Amino acid sequence: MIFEALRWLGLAWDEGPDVGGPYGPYRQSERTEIYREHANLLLAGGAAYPCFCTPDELAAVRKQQLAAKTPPRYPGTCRSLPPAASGARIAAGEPFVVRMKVPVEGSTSFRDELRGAVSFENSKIDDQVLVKADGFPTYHLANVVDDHLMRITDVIRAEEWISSTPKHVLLYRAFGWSAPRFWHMPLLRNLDKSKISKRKNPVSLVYYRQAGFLPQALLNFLGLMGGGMPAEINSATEKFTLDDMIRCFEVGNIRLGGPVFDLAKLKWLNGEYLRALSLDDFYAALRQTVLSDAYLRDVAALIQTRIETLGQFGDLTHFFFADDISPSPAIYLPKNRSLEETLSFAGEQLAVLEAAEWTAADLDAALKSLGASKGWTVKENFMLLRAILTGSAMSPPLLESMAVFGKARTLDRLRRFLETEKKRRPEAS
RNA sequence: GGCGUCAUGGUGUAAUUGGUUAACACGCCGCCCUCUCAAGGCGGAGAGUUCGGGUUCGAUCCCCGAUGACGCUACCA
Repeated sequence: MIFEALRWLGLAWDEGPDVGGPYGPYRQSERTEIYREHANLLLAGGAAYPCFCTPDELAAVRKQQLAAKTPPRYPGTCRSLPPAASGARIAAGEPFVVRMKVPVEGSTSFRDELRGAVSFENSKIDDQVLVKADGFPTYHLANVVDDHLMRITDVIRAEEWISSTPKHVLLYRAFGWSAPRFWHMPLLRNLDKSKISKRKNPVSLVYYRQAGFLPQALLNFLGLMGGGMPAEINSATEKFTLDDMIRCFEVGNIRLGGPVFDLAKLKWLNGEYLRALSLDDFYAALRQTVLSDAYLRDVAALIQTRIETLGQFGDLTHFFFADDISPSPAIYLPKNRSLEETLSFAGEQLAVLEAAEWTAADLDAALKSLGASKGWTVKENFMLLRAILTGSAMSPPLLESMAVFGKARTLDRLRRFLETEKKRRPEAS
């Protein structure tokens, strides 16, 4: 799915699980043996140690530390277990994780290519788990091993990784490898400046494609947000293509402040691209997305049994083609339910749907079990969701409609509904 | 709480690596066009650059401190 989304944007890559390459396998699950060997190397060299503490024990310790207002840290219980003792426990089949043995003294520093030297005191770095009890590596081990073996020269990732980088540097050192260059990019933000999240913004590329954004518009917008384009393009015309980005991108032009993801501006930009299309191209774009044969056929299948004239098609299906529904309480509020409990229940529907497998059967099971546990009848439950999603009490079968409409857009519609109602009644949130 | 990063209108960015009435775009408001709504054209409100100290003839820009925001603080990534 992620590959498909990136391809849609017009982005390609030289190596990967799908295209192959000289440094495979590229799938983490196919590299467990490699990670295990490297973990053993660390264990043998004394840079890591087996830890037998159970998750429960650790949770208890953490709770205490938090209560005492001390930083939550691994207490070091297994750090200096004699090799013979831990060897015996492993032999006895006791489950264990592998932790890295971070030096107690000194500090670890690295150069972030965008900000310069960054330094952390070793005493502030926790003994990170490298291999989980199930034998799978954590990101920390996997990324270092993979990047070295795959000859990665530059690690470009989000700012949230800065705090973990010293651990990675320490790992490179323990292996005797030289570390790559690190570039930490600023984080995209929600309107409230927090790290961008799906609760507050549609973040999946699939959503943007289904909602009818053009890939070149989205790419342009992301380029604007990410920075790196020269000022005369970035802030003067503000419009550029992938080719322009390849040609003009300059790391020196990257701004370090975390930009707010401004959906309104994306929409404007997308409109600009849409209007610039020839009518033929515009029509083609419609037919490829919101009016594709496949989509239209799926929608048609849902209303065939309840239609009398073809002219009613639009009346019966408008919600499949609308961007915003936002029904009023008069439509969505069940009899004998308060606004507050209804909105709260809708919020739980959202949570359940987020986790659901997107098939009618799974949706059915998930929604019904939620309704049962909260004392909502199936009718109330489904009618509420129907109102939110279709803006009406009458619609084609709910679950099938949701399946056709798609997960990304359904969730977005629900989130926007909650957002709108919350704003309307701030005290009910 | 600890550690780290960042800081120009509501949002995204500019401002010849110290000298501008602090610019542009989105958004917002108004006017024009027009059967409506958009688009388009024109205009407007909105920041004195988070705050306080320096350095300097002069700081958005350099230095120090404070504050704020964000991130990390998992057998997540």
